[in-house]
Amino acid sequence: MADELSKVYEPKEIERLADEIWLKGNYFHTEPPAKGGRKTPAYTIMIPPPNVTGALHLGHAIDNTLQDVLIRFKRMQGFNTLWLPGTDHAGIATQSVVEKNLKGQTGQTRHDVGREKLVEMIWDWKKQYGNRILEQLKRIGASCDWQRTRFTLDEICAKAVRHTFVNLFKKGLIYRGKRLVNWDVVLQTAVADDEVVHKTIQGNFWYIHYPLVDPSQSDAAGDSGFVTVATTRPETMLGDTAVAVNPKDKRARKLVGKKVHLPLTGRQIPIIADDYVKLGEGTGFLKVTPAHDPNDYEIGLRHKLEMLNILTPDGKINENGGKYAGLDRYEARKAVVEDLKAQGLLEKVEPREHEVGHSDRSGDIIEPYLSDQWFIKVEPLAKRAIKAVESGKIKFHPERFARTYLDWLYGIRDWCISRQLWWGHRIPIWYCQKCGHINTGVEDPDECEKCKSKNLQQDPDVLDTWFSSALWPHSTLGWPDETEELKFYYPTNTLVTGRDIITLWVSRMVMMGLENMDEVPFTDVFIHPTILDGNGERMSKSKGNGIDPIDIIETYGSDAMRFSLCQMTTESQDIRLPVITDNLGRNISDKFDIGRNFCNKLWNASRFAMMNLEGVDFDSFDRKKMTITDKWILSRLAQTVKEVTAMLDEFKISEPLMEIYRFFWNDLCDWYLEWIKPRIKDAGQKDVPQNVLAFVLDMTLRLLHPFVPFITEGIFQKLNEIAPKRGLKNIIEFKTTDALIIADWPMGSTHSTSSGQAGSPQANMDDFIEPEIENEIITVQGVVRAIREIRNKYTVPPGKKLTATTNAPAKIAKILNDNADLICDRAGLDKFSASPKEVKPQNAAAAIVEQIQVFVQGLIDAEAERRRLEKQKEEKLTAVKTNEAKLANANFISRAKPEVVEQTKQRLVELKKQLEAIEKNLAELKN
RNA sequence: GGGCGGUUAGCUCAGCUGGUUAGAGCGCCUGCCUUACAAGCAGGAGGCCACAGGUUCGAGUCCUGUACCGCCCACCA
Repeated sequence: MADELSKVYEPKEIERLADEIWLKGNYFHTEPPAKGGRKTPAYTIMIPPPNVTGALHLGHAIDNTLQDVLIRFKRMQGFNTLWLPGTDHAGIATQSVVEKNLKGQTGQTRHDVGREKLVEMIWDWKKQYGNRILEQLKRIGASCDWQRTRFTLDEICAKAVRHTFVNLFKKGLIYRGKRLVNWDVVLQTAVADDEVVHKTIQGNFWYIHYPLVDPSQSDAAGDSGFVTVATTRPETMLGDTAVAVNPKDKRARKLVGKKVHLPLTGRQIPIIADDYVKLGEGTGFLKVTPAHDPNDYEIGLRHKLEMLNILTPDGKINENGGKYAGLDRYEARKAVVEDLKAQGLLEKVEPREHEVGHSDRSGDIIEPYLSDQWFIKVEPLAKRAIKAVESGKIKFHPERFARTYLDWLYGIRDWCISRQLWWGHRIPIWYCQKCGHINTGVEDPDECEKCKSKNLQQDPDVLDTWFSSALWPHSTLGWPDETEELKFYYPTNTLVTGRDIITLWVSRMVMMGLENMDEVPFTDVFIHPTILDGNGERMSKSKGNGIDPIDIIETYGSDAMRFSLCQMTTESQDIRLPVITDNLGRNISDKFDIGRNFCNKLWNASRFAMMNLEGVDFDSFDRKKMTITDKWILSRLAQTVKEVTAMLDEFKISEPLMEIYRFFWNDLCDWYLEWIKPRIKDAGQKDVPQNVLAFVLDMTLRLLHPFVPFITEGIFQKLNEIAPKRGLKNIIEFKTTDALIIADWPMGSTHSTSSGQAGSPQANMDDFIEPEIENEIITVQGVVRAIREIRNKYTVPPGKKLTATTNAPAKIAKILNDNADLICDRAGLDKFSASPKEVKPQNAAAAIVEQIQVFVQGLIDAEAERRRLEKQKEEKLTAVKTNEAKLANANFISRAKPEVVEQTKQRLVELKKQLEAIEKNLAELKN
């Protein structure tokens, strides 16, 4: 790198440089103390493992940026920080992608290639694309311990899965049963309730007649000789095994116990009474299809009805469907309707909107389907998970999301964990082909534990992906082995994720963590907002409104993206990001301008510093030579450090960042840097401002590093070259580090054991805080602004020096006189003075700043002046009226807090004085 | 059907325990290429804080209701 920072901020160059430094120092890697790691407390985050074949999207970008902010913050605070990265095999998602691919390329299905071959193909796919997302994460600056990267199908995780399964099975918490499950006929597997999305679709309501077997007793049915049922899925009638009616229905008494002919099948089915059937709903008669409807299933159980399955796994009618066998379910629907019509049994068809479950993965309509599945009896696990949150052991941020978690756990139902897929953790169950015994074990058994037969067959199913995800916080650290890592890093500290997987994942990790480790997996759950497009819609590829974070990094830089994302991370639940298309056809958003502009400003302010820190001498610093501006900027810095640290500890992201932004831009750049320009160029005066500048910049870089790591690291490196020794002699001394990433946080750590170590700023920054000085500078700035406004209104050329006088109470006049040079410098004056006796000179423009009247001489444009004063008068008048009204209210005087009343009185006196002054000036104008 | 958010400047959002004249960034207007920065500097305009009630001396802030927008959960034929 050249000696001087390049004139233009180039994100790519600095990203490369910082990466190189971090890689060389291996700063992301960490070890537990027993293995030679740092003997400081642990701070651990487990990455929510992204889908192995996925690509980075903005959701990942924000999620991982926030994790990185926390990790870098804690690392600088001296914690032994582990951020463990990894990916999820995402069973159903990955397999369906590969299957789709196969179909597209060769037209084959998985059954054509067979299990072994398909799994091999998926592994190939995984090898090809598996680490893509991790590589992309590196570009956003994720400081993960890449040496500890895990994959949910790694042996270390697989071992944990087998142990968990076996333990739960032996405890009786895992069972197998024939149940009605959500069946995806495309992927031919069961899916969990939460993998089903309900969509409203336009369908029909078909009214069908079921003739009574004994028409002579049909008076209750209106002498019609039949009952009418209504359904949205007419083909399911092939599986009907009863017709139900509410026992309170008038028709029930006569009909219950009778039978009807089930059309098209030749079967006769009973009419039964069941409370589930609602009075006045539909026709009052409900066709009961226990094998293909969850409610009917319950009714079937209650009445011990036959469960007649009429579907094949791929969604065709099976042999139970008689002549319809072999037809696809929707072809069958048509045929059934046609046949019913032909037989005069179709009463009518009504269009009807209704909710239909669709597979989250294949998008196809889910069929309730009766099959053998494995389940976890979750209630006992859920109880502990509920307690963990209710007792405060685990905290949600923001708190309201605990509601989502608890509501779900309170209403939890058994979890179907088996999937009829080939990609995933195989269920560790072996059926003895000889005696039928069910064997389980963490290793493949050689023989049946009961009859010793060697003829065992493993269950063909795999486990739901969330089963292994649920173990993530402890399986990745080596459980069930008692590794040093597990001992030291578990329980982890913070889980950072979006609210969409609170139930799917967060709750299950808590249940499994408590079950296996007897300890919660993390203590804090940080839920961040979801990013939506400008219309408030979720971003997705199919809608074309998605933004690729890599495009943003290319366009604005990684730091700029991170800055903007952090800036948007407030406690709200959504972030709207209006999408625009650039001239390269990429989706971007000008919301990222703020980050880019900020980085550019930081870059240039640093350039200014570098240009003026040449030869800075730490030992030359003399605190007695500090001016008010030096003290002021240190006070502002200290205040910022304090607030930022506190807010980060509360999982606030936007607020602290904007606090630093204001400090850096508005205080440091707008005022301090300008004020020291003359001093810093003067050999006799430069020592103090140079040291203060180097110190303040250093601290600012530390504060900013978690948010914008690349640029701050790059500048820090340069600062190390030009000002190797930084601090304020005899006040604050510290050793600089080779890299900012491991530099100490300005306030040290909130954790006692890590404060006071070598290299720490050792700063009780609070000592710098001086409110009187801050007020003094605010007064000075106010006067400067008033004069600038006059200059603007009168379009005074920038170079032209003016003269100003002020009338102010003695105390304030003294402050102003003491700082006359600062005011002259920033307001473009050659002369400035203040006094309580000062009166407005002839031909002067006037302004009011609180208790101060400012007169700028030699300017007179009566009309312009009148307009300015009139506007000021208006403002004051409104304020006076408001305050007068308050004080005129007897209740205000008697009930408001005395100090508020006093404040209001004072305020009114001030305002009236100001108003008087303005009116006086106005009167003078008229003369 | 149940639960949870949101509604503040043209746009995207802050506004924590109620108390001076409601803030920021972008956009807009005026003037500046002032040797750190035009991705910038200085100044400015712009708001019955969704609506209706209520509590209070005082409400953007607390309570109730209404309207729209969004999310999550839910087995209704």
